[in-house]
Amino acid sequence: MSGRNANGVTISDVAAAAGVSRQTVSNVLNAPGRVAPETAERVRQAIEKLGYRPNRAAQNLRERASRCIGLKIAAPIGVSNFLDRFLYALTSAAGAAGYHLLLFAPTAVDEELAVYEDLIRTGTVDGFVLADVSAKDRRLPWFAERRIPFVCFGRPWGQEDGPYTWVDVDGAYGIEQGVDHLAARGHRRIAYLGWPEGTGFGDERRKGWLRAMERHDLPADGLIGVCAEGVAVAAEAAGRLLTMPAPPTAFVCGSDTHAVGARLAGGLDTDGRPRVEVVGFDDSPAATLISPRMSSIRQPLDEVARRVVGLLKARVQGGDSPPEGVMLRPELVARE
Amino acid sequence: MSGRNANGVTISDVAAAAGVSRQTVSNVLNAPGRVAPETAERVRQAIEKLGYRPNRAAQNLRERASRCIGLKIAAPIGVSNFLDRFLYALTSAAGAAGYHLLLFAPTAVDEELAVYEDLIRTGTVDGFVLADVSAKDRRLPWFAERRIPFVCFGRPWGQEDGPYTWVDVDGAYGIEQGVDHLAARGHRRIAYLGWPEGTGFGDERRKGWLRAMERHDLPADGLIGVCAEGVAVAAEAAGRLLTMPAPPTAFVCGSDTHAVGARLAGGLDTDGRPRVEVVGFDDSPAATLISPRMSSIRQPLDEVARRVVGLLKARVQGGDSPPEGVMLRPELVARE
DNA sequence: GGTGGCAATTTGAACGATCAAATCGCCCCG
DNA sequence: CGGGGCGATTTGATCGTTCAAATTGCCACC
Repeated sequence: MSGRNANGVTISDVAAAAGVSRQTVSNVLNAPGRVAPETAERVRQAIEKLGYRPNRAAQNLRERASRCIGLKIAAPIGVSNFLDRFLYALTSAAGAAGYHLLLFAPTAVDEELAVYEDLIRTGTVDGFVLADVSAKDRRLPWFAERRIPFVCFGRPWGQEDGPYTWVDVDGAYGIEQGVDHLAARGHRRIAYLGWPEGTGFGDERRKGWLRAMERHDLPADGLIGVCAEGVAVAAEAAGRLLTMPAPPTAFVCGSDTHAVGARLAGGLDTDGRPRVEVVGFDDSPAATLISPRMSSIRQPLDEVARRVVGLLKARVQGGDSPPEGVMLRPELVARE
Repeated sequence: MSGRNANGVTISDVAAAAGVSRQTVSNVLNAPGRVAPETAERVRQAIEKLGYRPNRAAQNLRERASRCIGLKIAAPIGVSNFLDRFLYALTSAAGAAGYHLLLFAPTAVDEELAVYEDLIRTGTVDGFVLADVSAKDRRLPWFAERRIPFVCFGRPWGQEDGPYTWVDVDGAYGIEQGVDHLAARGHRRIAYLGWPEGTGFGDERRKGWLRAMERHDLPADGLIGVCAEGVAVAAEAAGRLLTMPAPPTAFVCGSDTHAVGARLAGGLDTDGRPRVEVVGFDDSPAATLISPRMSSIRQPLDEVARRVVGLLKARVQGGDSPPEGVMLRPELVARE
């Protein structure tokens, strides 16, 4: 009666082949301690011979879990392939933890919450990773209210010690590392080029610069440039700083895009070497390709992904683990 | 007895609330024609009131389908966020067709096929999209042998009319459009800068250039530059062409990376305008950011994704639709 | 020799949905 | 007035797995 379906072999087929009951086969796979060694061996051979693989839908139904993590992806707007790299790290980390990543793209903005709810209610996913948390993100309280498991990559700014679980990278620390590096190489006029005020991560990185400059007893006045993310505008902003009376000799930047702009604005000296030294942020392949010897601050994406998945798994399985914020340190990749 | 679970409401709860049987509720959702209007209305109200959503695992089990499409993602190496954009298009198209995209990352190279097989055998996915088909891809015959549904984005080079189903973009046509555009703007010495021989898509694009040059009766000798993908090497290769006796006045390029390199090598004239005109390939945001007024050839990613999903759906559901190759036309985005 | 205990294994039920077949109620027609 | 036909609805079985409880077999102990 069994084994008649397309994909094939069921647990009962294996049981019949090994001369045991379904449950014993299940035990061999899920609770090996309960089965006598020689029985287990016989079952394993039957499994091997028939090529049995447990049906996921049946497991999901029985266990009330999909072992899938939901991730919303939005229309790509940025320049870097940051999402690519995070996605890969997350997929790998999820796989190592026995999960899969399930992507979805909400069609209309209003639908967004409905789509999240649907995925949970239908049991399509067990929880979510939010990689695009904004300052007053309405999803966070909404999820918490419904006890929907989720973990943020990126701090919920203003509520770092609040009821949410997140993993993030200490941007201020990274920028300080950049300043230290440039100072060690003899620079005294180190400018900061990044986003205008208002983004959590941007403000933090700028503060890191200021802190490091004070620590090194270096002048900071007039050494701030801000602009939106974009090579052209960044080059323009950097150019303005460079034509001042006492121009900077080096830049630390909020993003690699800003950094490439600064690099272009600085131009080359008579030996064909870049005139200003620059430290970027993200160590993106695109920037490296354009400006191979530029230093940059690298986020530990693999570690981020592992922690995110670990925390989410705990919240999915455990029920109510307490909220937790994990801060990781980026690393300066010095190339000059 | 029912409705005791965490997520909640089952079809039986709805049935009880509406005073009908399970099956009638199921019919309201899946075969509305079979249900009397007033009954259907009553059931719909119960669904609404209880917030019922059918359990996906139960559906999957019964219907022997997961409504998930598997996609392998590899460690990102390239510079462009092409994958980002394709991923988004694919996720949207899948969603519109009632599917979800499920990502996975094989750990070891040897494991790759095993991972594919596992996902199918466990019923985790219904089929695959292959976005990285190489010339003698061993996965294709392997999948075909096992009747595993899949569709390629990118031609299986050398077997375009073979037993495989694919969707691709006509790169040669795109490059020809680029040459036409440059010729119409008065250029006569139009160089090609792209990958060295050996990649299917690269060779095709170069052939497109040659064909167009012949069509326009323009000289092609000595106007080919090849190099790996990378801004620096591309700039170098373009520079070599530009220092020849009769240098090109314009470039069509195999990729945006090559194009940015050519643009840099060309430099600016005394008015601050680019000295050579360049047409890139992919219309990537990164390139636009670096070189805002550069033209490029845009692949119709949304259309590609829709077709891929449509073909895969047919092959998953229909069983044995005949193999089919779909060729789409890219479009020149002229900016200069 | 009966019994308690324990390890190994089996049986029955459940997860939540859908398909196929059976049933119900109703009207029409001979 | 009985039966055929038909639309609407219900019942029973099933998908493949795992949990909980029941059963079996075996040994030791009193």
